[in-house]
Amino acid sequence: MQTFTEENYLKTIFFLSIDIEVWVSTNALAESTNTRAASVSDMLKRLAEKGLINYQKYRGVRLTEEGERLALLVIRKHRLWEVFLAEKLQFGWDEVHVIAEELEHIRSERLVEKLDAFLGHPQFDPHGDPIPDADGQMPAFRYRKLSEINEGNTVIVTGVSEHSSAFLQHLDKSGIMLGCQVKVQEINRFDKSIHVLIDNQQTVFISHEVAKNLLVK
Amino acid sequence: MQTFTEENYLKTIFFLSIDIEVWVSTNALAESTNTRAASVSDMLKRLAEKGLINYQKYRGVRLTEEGERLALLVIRKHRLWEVFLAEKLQFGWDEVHVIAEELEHIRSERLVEKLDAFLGHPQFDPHGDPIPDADGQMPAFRYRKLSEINEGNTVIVTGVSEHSSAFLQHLDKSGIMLGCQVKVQEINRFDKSIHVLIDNQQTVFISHEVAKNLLVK
DNA sequence: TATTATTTTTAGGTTAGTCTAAATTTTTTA
DNA sequence: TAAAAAATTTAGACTAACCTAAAAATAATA
Ligand SMILES: [Mn+2]
Ligand SMILES: [Mn+2]
Ligand SMILES: [Mn+2]
Ligand SMILES: [Mn+2]
Repeated sequence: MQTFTEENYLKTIFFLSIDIEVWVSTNALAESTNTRAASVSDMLKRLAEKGLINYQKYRGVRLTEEGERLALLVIRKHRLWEVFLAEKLQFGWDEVHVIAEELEHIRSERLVEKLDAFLGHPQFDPHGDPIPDADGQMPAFRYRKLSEINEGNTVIVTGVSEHSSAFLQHLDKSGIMLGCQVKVQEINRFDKSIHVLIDNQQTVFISHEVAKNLLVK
Repeated sequence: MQTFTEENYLKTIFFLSIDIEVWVSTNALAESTNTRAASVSDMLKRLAEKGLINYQKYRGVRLTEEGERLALLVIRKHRLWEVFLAEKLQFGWDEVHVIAEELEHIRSERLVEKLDAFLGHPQFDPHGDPIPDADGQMPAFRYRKLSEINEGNTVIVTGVSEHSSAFLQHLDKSGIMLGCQVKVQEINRFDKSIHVLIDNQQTVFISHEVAKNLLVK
């Protein structure tokens, strides 16, 4: 049985080891969990003790099978609750993450499965992220970033890699949402900002910074 | 901002001061929260410090206005989540309490209000308990216990004063649920057990212990 | 009312999770 | 490859929430 804090560490380690394929460093964890490196070292000892991570001093850390299973379960709960909040309670996609950060720790296997069924076994959360199944299986999609698309090409927005409400609200204002069609009309050679045509309707200006966080197919 | 534990203490004090109109004792709290009296003394100092209770050493404790407001908000959340679990996710009324004990601590005003709207502003939870409104107002119903009903009378089951799954499953087996009609056919003079006719269909035997925990009108 | 019993509080200790400051190890660079 | 820089761990402290054992206050009883 893990504490909320332990679950959050596992989740953070999981996401960090996707980005950087190697061992996760103490400093990276400190950064992501908003704590100090000393506190992380402390916690890593505890998680290793429980068999949830492989921890080598001064080297870094990786999840064990059990640790990864638990991380994926928390991610499953997080994303299912986000779907519930967005679809059933009409929350905006910019609001759901903060609340799901709390709901993801509710402990009840039956609750997760019943929630999943109630929502119609959704495959993706409101940000386009895939929802792991009850066994922790999750499709490893290869997304491309909008910033990698060449002039003249048309793609579909399938997700975002940044979940802050500031970013999502900015997308709302620009009229960009999941599933919309985006045609790259012109790329500025100087700052890599782009003009895109959305759903064949309005043309919008998008900075490189934003384009990097838009996932498309 | 209160911790989960503090919220649980407030809720417990609230319920104990309904039962016994006077000051709530340290021992009563220790009993209800499954802790030792020494730990309760500790916590009471902290809650008093925060202005959530009036605490007089060796006397006992009462909620302040703010403390009562917070207690009622937690109770509101608890009961709304119980309705969600029972009505939307098809949990049995014997299963919802344990899960709601966790969900009641999720902090988001907007979530409570949206959940309330999604459920259609329910007035009662699956056990027949009234749900406080957003301002903490809650109808103070006077229920009678089935054990106080005289032979020959017919009443409607409106609630239960015991929420253990053992008790609720026992009621399920006896075919007793909220809203059903119960006629007291015969009261045993020796052990006060009774024979009741349910919805004019089957006759069931009910012990005094069970009858005391059935609320009727 | 004096003594005993009960209730409650205080004293001192533990664990999880955090912190700062100092020590140690690893990495980088000259 | 030796010195400097960066990353990491250890040492020592703090808070919330609990514990046991002992002391103090209140209540009950002879
Ligand atoms: Mn999220
Ligand atoms: Mn998401
Ligand atoms: Mn309940
Ligand atoms: Mn209830």
